[in-house]
Amino acid sequence: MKTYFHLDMDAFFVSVEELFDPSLKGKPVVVGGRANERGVVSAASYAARKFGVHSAMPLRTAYKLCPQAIFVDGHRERYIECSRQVFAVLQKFSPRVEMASIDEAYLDMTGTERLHGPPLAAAHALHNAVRTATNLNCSIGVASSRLVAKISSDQAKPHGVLWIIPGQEARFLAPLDVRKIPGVGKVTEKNLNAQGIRKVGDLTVLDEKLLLEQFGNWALALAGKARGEDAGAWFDSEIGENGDPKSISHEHTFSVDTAEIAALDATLVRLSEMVARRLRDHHLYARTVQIKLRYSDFSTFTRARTLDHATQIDAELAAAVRDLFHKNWTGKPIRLLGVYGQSLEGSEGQTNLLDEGAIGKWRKTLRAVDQMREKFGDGTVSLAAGMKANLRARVHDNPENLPGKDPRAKDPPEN
DNA sequence: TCTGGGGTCCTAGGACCC
DNA sequence: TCTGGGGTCCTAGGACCC
Repeated sequence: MKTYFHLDMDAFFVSVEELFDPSLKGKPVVVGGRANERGVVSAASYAARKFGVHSAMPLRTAYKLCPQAIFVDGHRERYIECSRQVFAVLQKFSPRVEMASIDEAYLDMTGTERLHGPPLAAAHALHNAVRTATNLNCSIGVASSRLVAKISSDQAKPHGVLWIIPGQEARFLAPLDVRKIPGVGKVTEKNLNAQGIRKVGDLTVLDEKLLLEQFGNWALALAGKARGEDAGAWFDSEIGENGDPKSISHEHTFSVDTAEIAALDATLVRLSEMVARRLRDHHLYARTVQIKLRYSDFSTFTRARTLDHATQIDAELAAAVRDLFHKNWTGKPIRLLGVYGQSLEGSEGQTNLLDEGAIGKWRKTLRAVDQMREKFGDGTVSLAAGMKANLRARVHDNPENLPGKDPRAKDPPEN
């Protein structure tokens, strides 16, 4: 019998912002941007949630529901730092810890009883330890599977601990809305409801074949669980280190839709640079390059190309990206552009059609560029067209933030 | 309701190969 | 030519999560 914990931070982004500005405490707070910006709510305080505000909701809608709310920008660095502190605490409780995202983690607590006591006692100790170390609250679900632990941490919110005693999984799950199951979103919920399935328990009465055909493996496994069977496979994968990323991407939504070629081109180059930069940080190379276009009516298209060799070089990525863009753009105003690196590999592979001398020069240049960015900040160094996007974006977002006289731009090496 | 940005995983069709 | 079946790669789209 296994014992898993799922730990989930309570209103994480909001709580971190409160650490930096205690005056926010208890007030309706919305993290994600200003009330009149294009964007969505990243997190809402419990006080704001009372007005119907929730994450993923457009900021403008949140403002209509709760005009007195305090709207603040997110600070990713702060959340990453707090997440690290939480992780450090978790490691003291089990060697098998996996951060599932910035604010949640799974712990395999199997066989730790001698050290930490029975599951519920250990969970409370962890609860307190996180609070003491970070001044942040969390909720913890304890169960014999990761899936049930995750669902129970959600039921424990806020600031609670909930243990589903082995054997009681079915009784716990049966009365819950199917939407509570991770992986069941709006669409699947609607499809399930259309079949008369509203509660997890309703899944148990359905024919297995139909379940598998219409909803896939997860539904079959869940029906097993909801019947009290210890169906494992899909949600009980081992807890281990999160491996290398499968894709690296950046996208940008313009504050005003644009059909200006110079602005679009510059943005594509800047996004390509950001992707290439992070590929180098991870020592990865992308074999497939993808772009995303979104027009004013929100219609969205992706176009991908697989290269003859994997790359982490700005210019190679940008060349493919711009080509893809100009072959597919209708000419209508654009709302969003995205650049993706996928099919990531540890090296560029065998074939490389560019001559070694030119590649070597690029490498040297990029190393220097990365070092400068490290030193002076990401906005300071950009190659050619990317520069214009940086300037444009800064001027647009904050007119006072005009670039200095010495932007330290680097010219690419000549071929 | 006028809808971000970072991801993962799945499906499905066509090309291509044996 | 009326035409098999499996495996793999590639592309596009979509559901979902935080």
